[in-house]
Amino acid sequence: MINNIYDWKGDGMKLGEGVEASIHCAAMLAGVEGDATLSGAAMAEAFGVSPSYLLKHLNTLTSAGVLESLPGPAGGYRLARPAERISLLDIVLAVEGAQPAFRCGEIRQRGPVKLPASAYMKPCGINVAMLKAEKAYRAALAVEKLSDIVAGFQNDADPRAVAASCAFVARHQRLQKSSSPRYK
Amino acid sequence: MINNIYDWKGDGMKLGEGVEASIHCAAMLAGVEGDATLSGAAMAEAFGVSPSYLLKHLNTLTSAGVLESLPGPAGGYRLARPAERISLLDIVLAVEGAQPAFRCGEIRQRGPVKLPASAYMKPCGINVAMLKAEKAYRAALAVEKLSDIVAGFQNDADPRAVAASCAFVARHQRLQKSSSPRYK
DNA sequence: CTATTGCGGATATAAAATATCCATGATAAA
DNA sequence: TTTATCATGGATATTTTATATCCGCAATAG
Repeated sequence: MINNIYDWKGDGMKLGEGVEASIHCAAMLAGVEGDATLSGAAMAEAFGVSPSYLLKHLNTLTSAGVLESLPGPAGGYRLARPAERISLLDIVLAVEGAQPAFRCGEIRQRGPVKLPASAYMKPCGINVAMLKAEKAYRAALAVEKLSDIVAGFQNDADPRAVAASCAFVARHQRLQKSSSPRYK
Repeated sequence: MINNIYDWKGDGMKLGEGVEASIHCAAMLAGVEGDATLSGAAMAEAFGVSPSYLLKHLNTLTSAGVLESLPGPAGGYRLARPAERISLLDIVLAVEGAQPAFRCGEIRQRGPVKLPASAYMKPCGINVAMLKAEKAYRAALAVEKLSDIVAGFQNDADPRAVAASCAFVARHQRLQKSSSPRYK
């Protein structure tokens, strides 16, 4: 028995949980002072997620050029560039991959009727329409900067939550002795 | 060694293959005459997909009110309303589910520091931003009507492919004896 | 009555996401 | 120099999801 439209199907197009953790980590890293870092373990504790798995995503973000990493006892992660120049799209693409959600399997030419390949030079219209929609999705993510997320948090969130977050960063951030190479 | 941005990660946010088959089926059903139907087996053959699995999606589309189904030897599927009033969003939501791709796990309050629930009344800004982007995605899918897909196919696709598709529909469609209830 | 079709449930298989572990190299501090 | 801490990368296990198949049932045209 179907009660409402949400019973039609369970889930479907889903974004991995790593995206949520990654964005939260990036937002938290936007709050460290100067060239300080936060360890992956600290951030995993802050959000109650699996440390070893979060490290994978942080590693991916580093390879993608969103984060910077430093080894050693004072090591950890920090933003690779100012929060104003990091968009949610940068993070989502890094963690989830750049491939579109809709992958055209060209099933239009998988039928029993065999037509020469020349009959399918024009792209599938369904694929075009789906990619167009995804382009709109990515455009919307591209305008959302990490700095906006942080500003919104500091302005709108409960003061207790803001204070707790700042305290956590202040307690766990690791200042660098010599000013290691950092953006700008 | 990373050669290009596509090596960052394999895949991520993915749309099931059922979506592609479902849209193709709906587009094909837009081509039947009057109140005729196409059997699920015929459409599975047309696109070279698993019949039993496709039936599941067609069934879901029927429950969602996108398609209509008739049992019996002359039975099968047909559109539940004109192609002008069926959008790609209708199909995607029916097949993939209406839940958003980004599900906020509220990991902001899963940390070691326990704040009262009252500190998290305001929605998570990250969740808001992600849902906003998905809203843009759905809006773009909502304006893409099935009739546009069909028209684009007939106008732009190779004449041989159009002819083959029409021939397939003409050969497999099942006309109804008495005009069964159908949208006007 | 018979053959065909959609429907629904149960179940199996394949693939992907999630999570853990360990060896390694780099680095700061003692 | 030694030690402890941290990121890195590979290998692997676990869990979840998507995909696929099968069977009994109800409906219906001939």
